[in-house]
Amino acid sequence: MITTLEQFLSAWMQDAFCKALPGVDADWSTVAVVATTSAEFGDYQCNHAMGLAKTLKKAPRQIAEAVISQVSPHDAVEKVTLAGPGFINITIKSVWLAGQVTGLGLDARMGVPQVGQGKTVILDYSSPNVAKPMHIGHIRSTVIGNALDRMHRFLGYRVLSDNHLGDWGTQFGIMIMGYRHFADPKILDTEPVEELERVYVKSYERSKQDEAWLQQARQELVKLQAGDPENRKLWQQFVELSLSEFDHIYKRLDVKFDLIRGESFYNDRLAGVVQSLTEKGIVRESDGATVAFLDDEKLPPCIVKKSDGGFNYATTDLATIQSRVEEFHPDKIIYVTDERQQNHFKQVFAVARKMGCTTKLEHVWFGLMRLPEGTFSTRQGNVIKLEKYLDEAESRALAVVKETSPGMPEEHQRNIARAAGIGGVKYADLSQNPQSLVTFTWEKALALDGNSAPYLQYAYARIASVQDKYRDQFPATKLEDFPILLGEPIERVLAIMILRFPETVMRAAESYKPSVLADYLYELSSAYSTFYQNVPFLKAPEGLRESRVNLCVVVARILRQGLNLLGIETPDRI
RNA sequence: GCGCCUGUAGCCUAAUGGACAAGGCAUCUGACUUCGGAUCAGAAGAUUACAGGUUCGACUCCUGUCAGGCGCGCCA
Repeated sequence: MITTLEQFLSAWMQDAFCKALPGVDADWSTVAVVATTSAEFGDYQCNHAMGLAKTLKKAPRQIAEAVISQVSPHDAVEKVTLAGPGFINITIKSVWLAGQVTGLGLDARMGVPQVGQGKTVILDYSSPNVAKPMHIGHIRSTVIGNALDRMHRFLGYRVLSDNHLGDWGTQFGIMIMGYRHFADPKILDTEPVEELERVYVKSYERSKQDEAWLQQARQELVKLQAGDPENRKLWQQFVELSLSEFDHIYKRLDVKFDLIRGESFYNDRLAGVVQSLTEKGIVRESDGATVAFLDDEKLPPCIVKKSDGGFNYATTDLATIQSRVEEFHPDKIIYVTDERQQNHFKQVFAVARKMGCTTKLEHVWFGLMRLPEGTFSTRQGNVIKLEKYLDEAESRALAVVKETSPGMPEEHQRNIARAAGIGGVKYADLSQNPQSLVTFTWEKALALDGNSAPYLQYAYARIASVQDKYRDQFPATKLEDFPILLGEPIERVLAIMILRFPETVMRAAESYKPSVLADYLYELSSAYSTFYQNVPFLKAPEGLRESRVNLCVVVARILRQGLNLLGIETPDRI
């Protein structure tokens, strides 16, 4: 079993606590180390002694001292010191560190353990509505969900990514009416989803003024849901048109789903779910509707069957859980949606648990995106289409490429612009806490300098270039024959950061925060840039030269793997 | 009215209850005729919305206030 440096040091400290405080009844597994905030305090610190002071009625420094006296010697540890009110600071031996970095560089997984072996996770993300173009609001669920998807896979989980399309709502009655009366076949050919949205909006407005129109739309919906062949065919067409357009965007974003099952997929189960809820006494009638009242009084009651006999969103989600559990036996189902659905999922999860569902259900929500002047709304016409957003990102990146690499063939320029532009868009969403409210500005979303995707890609490309130059200049030397030496302070900083990769990936996945990984990769690139700019390597004497190039190679591998986990490309030239 | 979330330099963002709050943008200084300047070295910029409380220690936890966002039984 591979353990991370942090896990290893924590276990090592637990042992010392146990020995230093015999007879104390405590759960030593909570003893942990964390990376220090500053190099002057060593590499890792343990703060546990201070927390114990009160219960043990001893001075924290005294406890820490006792612990330090009980640590068992280890090759990895240079020294353990007491500082401040009771911090235990640990400094790692550089020789050991160098060996670990070499080993990690040779490991295909870069030290990341497969903690998810044998476990199945279903990731429900993106989930756009059929017959509406994807807009800028869809990017967060797609990008965050996909990063969680990639990280879980890398950690050894069996992941099933599922795009739970909104393909079965009440909007289809209005949709069908709009299509029949307003659709322009020519536009439908070139811009199908745009056209579908246009006729939907037109039909929707008509329905608000024209009672007969609305009645007719309801009729069409009933016919559709009863399996009327003609309406069914129309619906099928809407779904196919939308899917092919979504596909185009998913290709640009390099997002793939294992399953694309819309709400319609679970249609046959809805009545059964309500029946089973009724039999179990979880629901009762209220104002003509069938409703589950939940134990948590702060949660509104959950309607599973409307007074008109129809089912709704909650019913579908319950049926979806049921179906997924039966078919895939997941250990966990993770939903990635915006913050507005928090209550909805709390309700659904509560009802599912009452039904006996033991699968872990997680709702990962993120803050809404808005404009400086207010929210996006179709009515105000300020919605930014996703396609346009990606185009803009690529064209801004292309302008930078043309300026920095004017001699490069056009095709290469475009490839780099795509990697930097799309990478920049993803990084903008992944590098910050997903739960914060985001105010959209082009300038912010498409920044290409400072803490941005191109900064990380640039660091990677420079290493690729160093490797090429090294091979040209020293074609006969075998890099593998040379050990990594850690002489300069910045080399040591890099080495420690490299060893933190495994624990960072695990923390990012466990907390559902890709930003943890993005932050780490930025810090690694930043440390690398300092190294690159201030320490010679190709010009260094033999031995030192190989050591430094080897260090570069390990950094490059981590950047490549780490950015891949975020869904960001790493071109060799940028 | 009730519930959930957010509030950190001019702007954008970090910080599993730990050491002097960390970066980026913008501003100002510098970087060898250089292993790639989408970079690096440095300067300046903070009463962490406000008031209490818990703690050896609070941006972080609790209470209250203010400001903003979102949600509150048949939309998804």
